Amino acid sequence: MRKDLLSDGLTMPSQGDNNRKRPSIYEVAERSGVSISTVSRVINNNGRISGATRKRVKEAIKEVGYITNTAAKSLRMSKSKTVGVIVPDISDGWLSAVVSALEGFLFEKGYSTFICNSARDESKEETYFSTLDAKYVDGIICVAGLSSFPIDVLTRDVALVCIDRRPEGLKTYYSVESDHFEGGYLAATELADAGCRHIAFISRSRKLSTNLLRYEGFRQALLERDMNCDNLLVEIDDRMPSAEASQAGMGKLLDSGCQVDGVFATNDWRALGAISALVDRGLRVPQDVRVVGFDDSAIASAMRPSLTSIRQDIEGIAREATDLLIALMERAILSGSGKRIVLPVKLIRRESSMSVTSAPRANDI
Amino acid sequence: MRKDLLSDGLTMPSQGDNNRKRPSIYEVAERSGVSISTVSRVINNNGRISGATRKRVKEAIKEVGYITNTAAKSLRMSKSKTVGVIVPDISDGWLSAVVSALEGFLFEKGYSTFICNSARDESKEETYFSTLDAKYVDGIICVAGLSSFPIDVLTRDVALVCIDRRPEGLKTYYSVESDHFEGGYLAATELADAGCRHIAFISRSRKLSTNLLRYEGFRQALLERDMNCDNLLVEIDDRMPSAEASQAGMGKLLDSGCQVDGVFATNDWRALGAISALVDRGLRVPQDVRVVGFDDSAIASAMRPSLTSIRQDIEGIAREATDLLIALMERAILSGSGKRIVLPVKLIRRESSMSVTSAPRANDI
DNA sequence: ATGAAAGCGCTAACAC
DNA sequence: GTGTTAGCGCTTTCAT
Repeated sequence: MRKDLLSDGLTMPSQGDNNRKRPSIYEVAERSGVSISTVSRVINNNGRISGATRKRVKEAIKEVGYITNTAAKSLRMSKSKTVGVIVPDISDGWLSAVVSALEGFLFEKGYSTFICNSARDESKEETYFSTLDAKYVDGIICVAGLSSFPIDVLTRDVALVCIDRRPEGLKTYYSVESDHFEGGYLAATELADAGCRHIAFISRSRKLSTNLLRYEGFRQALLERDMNCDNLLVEIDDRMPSAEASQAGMGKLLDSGCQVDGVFATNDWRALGAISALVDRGLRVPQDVRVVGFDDSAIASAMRPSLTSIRQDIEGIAREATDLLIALMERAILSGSGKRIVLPVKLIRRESSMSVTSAPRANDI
Repeated sequence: MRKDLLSDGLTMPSQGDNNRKRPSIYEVAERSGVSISTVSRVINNNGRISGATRKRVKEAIKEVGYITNTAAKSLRMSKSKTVGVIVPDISDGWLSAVVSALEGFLFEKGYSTFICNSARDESKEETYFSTLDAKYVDGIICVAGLSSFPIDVLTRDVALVCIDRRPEGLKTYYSVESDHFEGGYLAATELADAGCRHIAFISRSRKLSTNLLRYEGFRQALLERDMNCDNLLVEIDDRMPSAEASQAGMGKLLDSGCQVDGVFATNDWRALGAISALVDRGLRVPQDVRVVGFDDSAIASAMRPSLTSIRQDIEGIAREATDLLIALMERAILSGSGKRIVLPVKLIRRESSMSVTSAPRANDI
């Protein structure tokens, strides 16, 4: 039995300082003259309760300002209505858009989202996995990141869904990703069809599954046209901001004397950086060099020349991932089978890849 | 007494399915032959414990794969080593940079961060305040957002720090912000000194304290030069992406026949949008119109022409805010006094505001 | 339809 | 230096 029930049944706003204890179901129970189990039933809407008591309890809840203590609830239930999202860089435009969409959908479903920024640091990622585990999250979504996977730190079997990541070492897993191969293929086709013959490929590490797939699609399209541009691969420094690193990498390639008339960059920022390098050397886009980016982020339509880009269906990805995760968490599907969902991509054509004649406002020459 | 202690002292990896219960301090205690309080003491490093037991307990922890249950700990301690960060739009470049920095600093200090995306929705923000409260977070950082403040939903007095937000209705509060007035002043000065006489001001709602302050600084600089540009204020639609909305707003202003030779936009994306509108109408930057943005985000240096911008000290802001919050949470300072920290800003000069003669690569005319 | 009581995993006061 | 025990707020049998 609790010894600390308030004698007068009031919350007693403790004049002076305001470290009043928050009201629990005990206060609600006392105030409405029922037992705590009844209060619990009212709150969670289960069991049969007479309309009268339900009403009284609800009033009492309002009056004392009751709010459920999720720590106690999680402890009792071994679950928390919370999911963790692990992401390598929360300040990256594309990633934060995905995270934002995920959070929105999960919120709709009544889940809170723990967003964890691994800062591309494996040990930090591992710490976060462990923290999420300790916090009893019901599920985890991993967005992008390395293929190595610290699955062994998990002590329970939590629901797990990956986006743009293929965890190695797991026999089965659930994942959602865009059709990166097709994206690379579309980009190369666009450039080749516009007449480009010397197409540079700019990416961060091709060890990431997404970049590798884009590269393979790109290469496939070129092979079909008997082209080979393997001497124009630029792998940029990942410790610099995308645009800056890309500008440096592209600059180096150009200064080394390579002939380039097309560029496919694996994101829009890298495309922008490449364009800066081109412009700084007196080359014009799209007249001298055509460029295609990836993601169709806000910058693609905002910049001048506007940027042709491969659009990924962010909303779709987030929707599929949350649906999958929720099904997993609610045991609607078995967690052993594994599944990979691949979403289509789409080329959005803009100025940067247009043929000269159709480019508007071209008042040069 | 617990009845469910494992009889053999092993975690028994339950062949077949893996819904083994996670080990608690009871399992650790049994395995190392001590009591649970000793285990607790070892874990939390308090009380005097012999080296031998400490060692044995630590081994047992490893062996059974113990991980502390934070729900139980929070319940017991009424705190969670967790803070909430509420932000209007996690996919906004500047905001996500701030959030990223906050998260990094808090992680260093051993705090987990709950990132809450209010999506500029007041009721969602309120829900999040309540959720954070229920989750026993030790502190909350609010980044940007409206001046109205749902403080009444909080049932405990949690530590609270605002960034770029001035909550009305609170007698005292702690806040950190850039010197927005100075930022506006610097921008206007830069443009006016370069010879601009008709300077447009582009912002989202001037109801936000940050925008209002920037505007006032801007206006002050103009007044000192006997200039008045109140006919060139553009307040853009906040339901569209920044760049797009700004492009539309700027386009409308230009098409209405107003003469414009300078633009101050309250962020870099809006500056970019404005430039697009200018370029699309055959105006050149900086030759015909000079432009200054705000934030010095990645895009400012990456775009062409590169963008002059007012740099805010993101790291500094995040550092001050976390220091303040931690002091508040650990009662190192009283939560009644209130404090506002203002950090300096800095103008970063680039091509978009340079005088024509000094602009490189100007091969027009 | 409602109440009593056990127990989730943990910390801390109190014993020895 | 270590063990015993109460209780944080909640859900959930098991009674009635």
